[in-house]
Amino acid sequence: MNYDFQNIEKKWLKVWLERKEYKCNTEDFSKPKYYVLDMFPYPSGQGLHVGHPEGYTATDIIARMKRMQGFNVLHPIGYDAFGLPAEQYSIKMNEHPEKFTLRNIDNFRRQIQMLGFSYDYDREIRTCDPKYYKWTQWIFANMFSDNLAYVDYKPVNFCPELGTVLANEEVINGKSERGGYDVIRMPMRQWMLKITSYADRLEEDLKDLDWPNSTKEMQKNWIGKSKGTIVNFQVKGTDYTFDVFTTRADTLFGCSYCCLAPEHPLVKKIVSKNQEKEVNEYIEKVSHKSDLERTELNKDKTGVFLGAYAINPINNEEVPIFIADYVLGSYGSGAVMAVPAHDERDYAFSKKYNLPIKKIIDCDVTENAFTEDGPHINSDFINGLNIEEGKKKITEKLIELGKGKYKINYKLRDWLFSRQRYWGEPIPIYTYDDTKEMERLKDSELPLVLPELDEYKPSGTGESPLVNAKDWVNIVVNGRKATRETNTMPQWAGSCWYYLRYIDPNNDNEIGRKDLLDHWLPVDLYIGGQEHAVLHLLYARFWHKYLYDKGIVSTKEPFKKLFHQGMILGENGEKMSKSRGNVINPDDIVKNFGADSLRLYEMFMGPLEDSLPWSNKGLEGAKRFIERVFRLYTEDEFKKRVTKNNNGSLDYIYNYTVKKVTNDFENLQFNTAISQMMIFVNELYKANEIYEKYYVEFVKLFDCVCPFVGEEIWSILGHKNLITYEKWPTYDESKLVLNVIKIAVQVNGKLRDTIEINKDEDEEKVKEIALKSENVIRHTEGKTIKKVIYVKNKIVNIVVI
RNA sequence: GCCCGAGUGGCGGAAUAGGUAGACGCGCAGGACUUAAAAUCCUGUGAGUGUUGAACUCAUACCGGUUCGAUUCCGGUCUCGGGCACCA
Repeated sequence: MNYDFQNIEKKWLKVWLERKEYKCNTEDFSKPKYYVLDMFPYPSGQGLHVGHPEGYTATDIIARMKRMQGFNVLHPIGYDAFGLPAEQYSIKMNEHPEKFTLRNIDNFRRQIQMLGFSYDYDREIRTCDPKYYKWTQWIFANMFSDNLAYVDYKPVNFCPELGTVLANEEVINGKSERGGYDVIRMPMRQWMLKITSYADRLEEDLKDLDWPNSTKEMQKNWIGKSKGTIVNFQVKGTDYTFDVFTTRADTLFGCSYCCLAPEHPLVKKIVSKNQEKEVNEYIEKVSHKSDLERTELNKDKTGVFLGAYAINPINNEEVPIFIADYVLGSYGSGAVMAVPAHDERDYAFSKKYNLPIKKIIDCDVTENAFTEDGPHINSDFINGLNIEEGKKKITEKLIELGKGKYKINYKLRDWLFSRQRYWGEPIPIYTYDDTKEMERLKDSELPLVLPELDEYKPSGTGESPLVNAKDWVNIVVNGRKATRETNTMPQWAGSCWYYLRYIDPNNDNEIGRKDLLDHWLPVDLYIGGQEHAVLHLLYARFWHKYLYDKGIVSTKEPFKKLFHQGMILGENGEKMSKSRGNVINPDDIVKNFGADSLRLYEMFMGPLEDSLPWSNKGLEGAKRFIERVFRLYTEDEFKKRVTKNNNGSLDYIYNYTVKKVTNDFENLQFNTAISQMMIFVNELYKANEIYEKYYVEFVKLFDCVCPFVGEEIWSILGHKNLITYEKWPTYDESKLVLNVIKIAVQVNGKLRDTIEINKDEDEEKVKEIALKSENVIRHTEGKTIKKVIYVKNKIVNIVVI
């Protein structure tokens, strides 16, 4: 019998879908639950690429194993369906983005099913579905009520030529990606979400998560918590004061000037008549720069003296006040105390403008600032102390003087949550024309559905194309005229809470039934690309914590265990891309090799987290292994060797294989699990007798990776039931104990022989055997044996001189 | 520049509470089957020396250290990948 993968895969796919084989009954609390989730895809026009099935196969293997282990498994899939590419396509083709998107989703679904993933397809979610985004809007509306959503004016990339706002990715060197037109920075009305009020919890709760360290580290850096001191400086000869945030309060005696951000509100109030012109010119110059340009300028620090002086609260010294664009208006208090001797940036600025450099730690500052620790000098009451003690003493003194306090600062900024686009969730807010008062839609008014438009072209003003839907925008509420919000939500919105909706996807009355949410959350295993390490994963955690505060969910965190699959590179080791001509299409692979081969190959390539180059030869090897397994169950040569009695010859290898595969699957080490299955199959090929139980049980291990051929073999073995809910094989630890073991014998750390000993053999006996080895004698003859080291059941090392 | 991670055969990769480096697969070579080929099955395969089925030397990016023993631990250097961008 040949391995006819095309018919096998067609046959079982049909059976699985018709029977709804992988449907999850979420109401069944009798079994332990396991929720295994993939990051849902954006349904692009190109369809699935070979990177998608890597993560999906990994979760599918886990889902299949967990089902056999008796868990009630929730394994859903959906589509992150709002987004820019669909809108751009619509502008070009003048087709509704929904039509285009749904067509893509159909194609994705076909491809996903073709690969044999055991999703519960009845739970499919599409973020662009009004039944879904009703609840995205509902969460937003609640955040608005709870003062976590607010309006602010923030600069955006506006392209006058295209009449639209561009995302950062669409701007290349200050020009639009399409057309190469000028892009200007322009403040525009935006919705913001107050993620900063969750900064401390987002940072704090990271520590309990079973997540990759690098991802936790990235989130930590992004949140950027730092502990420091607020120091209050008075402007000389005025009542004005300003706060400075510093993490080095111990250096306060070394402060030789202060520096405000150009946009600091105090600047215009304290600038001297003489300096006014120069200062205004500088502010004007800086305000034209985008953040990026401002950063590029940084090699050379610039700034201007304000003509004003500040009084250092610790010693009443007068120091000049500057403005400089290296001080950011958006971090801390937008002002710094400059200590050139012990800060690189202040050092560079001081050198340029010839400002004094005052050491407060004995060190060499002729070339660079000194940022390390040491006993303080020139610092009055903290002389002799180190950094930590110095900070504490100074801050305490400032508190006593009423001139400072401890302060925790974060780099994290509030989340710019609106887009001037059509293809996104409408923001469920309107503004009364008369009072300009904003109001959220009532629950009963949700979903606020996107209106149909004649065309999807930009409005021309930078506002969303929705401004053109006059009937939709202009409404009357309680007899008062009002205007709907025309900004839409960013693509991140729908993905912030989708994992929760899978639990109760068709519930129109609430976001999810409480008992179901409580039972199924958190997600036990979440797999997806590392490109989402910060934004998606931070935003989702933020929303989850908000829902936790509202009592909607009962866990503090949404994703217990997280894993990132690596990238699959082209055969040349470069990133796959059309322009490089190294793209591998899963449709072709499935057609020519079968879904099982693709799955097996991608799991065997190497560690799941690594980025690995594609290899057609490797793929062929995977198919060869499947055929080798298939032959084992279909050719008489092997079938006639199967016995009801166990002669024990396969006991060790079978039990070891079950143990290793189970553990490796659990740890997402699929490459070594598959390697072990290959070793087991090689053994069966050599065996004269094959114990039937081992022969049958192995199919369950193999099935997780290659479910089509697994199901086929299961049915060939005469089973009436499908393999899905069979019992996972167990292993007998006692069969893993070997009585005779081989250990290494070294002389001076170099391997000279291997000897066979009984397990747990007496130490003296082992040494005796080792010393009798011919090759050992050759290397010890005429030398003095200094000592003999024996590590039980592992190694003997003879030290000679 | 700072933070994180990784460097092992011709290739993808195994093996780290320190204990026989190179499992498994790919590729390559040889053999069996065949009129022949493909497929399949079996065997060999880190580099080198050698009396070529003895034995030895070298080898886990590079240099040094700890140890009876280091791919594994420590210090330094280099390269690659990812992240951040003056965060006071």
